[in-house]
Order: sequence, then C-alpha cells, then structure tokens
Amino acid sequence: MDDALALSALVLALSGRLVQEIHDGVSRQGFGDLRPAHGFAFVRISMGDATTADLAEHLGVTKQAAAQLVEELVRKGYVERRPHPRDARARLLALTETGWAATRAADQAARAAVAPWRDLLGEARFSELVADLTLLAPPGPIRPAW
Amino acid sequence: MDDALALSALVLALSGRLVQEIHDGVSRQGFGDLRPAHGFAFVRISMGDATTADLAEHLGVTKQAAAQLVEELVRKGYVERRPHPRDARARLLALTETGWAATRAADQAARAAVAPWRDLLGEARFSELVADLTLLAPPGPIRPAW
DNA sequence: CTATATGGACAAGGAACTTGTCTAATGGGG
DNA sequence: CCCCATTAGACAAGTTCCTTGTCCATATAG
Repeated sequence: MDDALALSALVLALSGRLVQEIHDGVSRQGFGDLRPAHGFAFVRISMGDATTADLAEHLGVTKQAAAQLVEELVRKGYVERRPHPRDARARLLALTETGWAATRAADQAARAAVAPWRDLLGEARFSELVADLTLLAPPGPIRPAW
Repeated sequence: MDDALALSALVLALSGRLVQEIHDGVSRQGFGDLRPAHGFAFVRISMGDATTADLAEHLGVTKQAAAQLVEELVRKGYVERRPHPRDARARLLALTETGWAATRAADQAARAAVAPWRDLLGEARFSELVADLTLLAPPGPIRPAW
C-alpha cells in the first residue's frame, strides 16, 4: 500500500543521480562551464523559434533571470541572438556549433547513464518501463534541474 | 534505440512535476515557509543520530551551508538541537512535533501525487514499475531538489 | 491614432550557497 | 599522560543566481 510513497522517493533518487551523472559526463567532455540548469535552456532553444520570454516561461523563471542566463550563454559561445523576422523588439535565440556540440555531449552522457538500466532490467522490462513512464509523462515543459 | 535518451528525459520530467506537486501540497497544508530542499534535510534528520556535519554530507553541501539551513529550521520551529551524549562539541538534531507534522504532510502530498499513476497504469504495471525502479535505485542518500 | 500589451534592457536587492578562518573538544600514538 | 592531527561547529565575507521594480521601443487592438 505504501508503494506510492516509496515510488515517489525512488523517482526523486533516480532523477538526482541522473542529473549528477549527466552533469559529470558533460563536464568531462570539455564543457565544464555548463551547469544542469543550462541543459533545460538548450532543450527549448534547440526546438527553434525561442525568444528570451519564451525561454523564461519554459524554465519557470522571470524573464530577467532568463535574460541573464542567455547573456551568460552568449558570452560563453553557446548561443547567438538573431534578429526576429517579424518583430523588431524581439531576438530569436539559436545554438552555435559549440552549443550543438554541448547538446550532443549531454545526450551521450544521458545515454551512458541509462545504459546500465537496460542490463539490470532486461530488454522486455526496459521497454515496458519506457512505455509506462511515457504514459505518466507530464504534457508541459521539462522544468527542473538536471 | 533511442529509448535511452527518451527515458532520461521522462525521468527528469516526472521528477520535476513530482517535486512541484509535493511542494504545493505541503504549502497548502500550512507549511508555506518550507522549500523543496528542506524535505531532504527532514529525511536525514528523521532517521536519527544526525549532526550538522552528517546533514551536510547527506545533502552534498558544505557544513556551513548545512548549518545555515539548520539555523533556519530551528528558528521556524521544525528542528531542535539536543546535546550529544558522547561528544561535547556536537549537537544532535531532532524534529519537533511541528517537524513531524510537516513530514506527514509531505508524505501525504507525495502519495496524492503518485495516486493517479496507479490508475493510469493499472495495478499490475504499477507494481512492476515499483519493482523495476527499486532495482535501479542508487544506494546513496537522496540528494537532489524537491 | 490612441491605448494597452509585450520584448527586452538596466539597476538594485535578497536568498542560498561558497571559501576562509577560528575555537573547543576529541582521540590515537608516543 | 600528553601532544597533536582531526573534527564539530560558529563567525565573517564574498559569489552566484534569482527576484522586484522601472524604463524604453515596438507591436497590436479598437
């Protein structure tokens, strides 16, 4: 009956370790100046058509906080600001080649972190796990901390 | 093949929403002055025999940061410092009755957040999910952010 | 054309963490 | 029994990241 309480603890524990391992993997691949929160910004920016205000809503922070984060990512060479085709106020955000490289590094680290799970569970249970979590997945943006 | 990448995103998304829902539930039950990070401190303190240094290691922060967090929780009435029976330097941390009440509120919020998952998956798949995640669960402390 | 809303910049403040230093107590090895 | 390296915790200062508040330029509805 208290599966429910245990399950919430398991998800939190698993997520915490996953964040840590992805961050470590990204750092080891030469992107030591990125923190977990940056990854969530990359997710939104790589989707395209993102302004700073869009990013703020995606991350669940104020637009000033998003603007500071963008400024940092631009300064470090991961993101560039391009003019918006239909709105002279706005700037479209885009990943630079370095930004895409960091994204690939994060993806690789995420795959490496999850790979042992496939071995532990076996192929069948692993696929079921993916299917189950897909059912439970929230519709909204991916907010929290990696 | 890219189940692995999808799975890591799913775990992060699920964890993020879980943290948010637990925090909201705890706030609604009258503990609006607690933040997600406090919950992880409560986990360690409720296990007993915790000093500030123990707490720091559990949370993965410096002992100064842990000391500030303890000071805040003491000031708000959730935690008390008791003399250590065998070490005059150290102080044992313990939850007050208010601290236990907050812990119960968090447990209830966690159960409420997970309850819909049981309905979505059905009893059999839900039990399998708990079993699978138990296999994958890291041995160490529950670190991250709720 | 005017009124309101929106994207973004600028500035100041606050919350939570860090590093650095200090004192007092502990506990192992001579 | 006594050093002395180690450890628990307090105190102080600095950094980082986020907030609130304000402003301007542009967009859009009526």
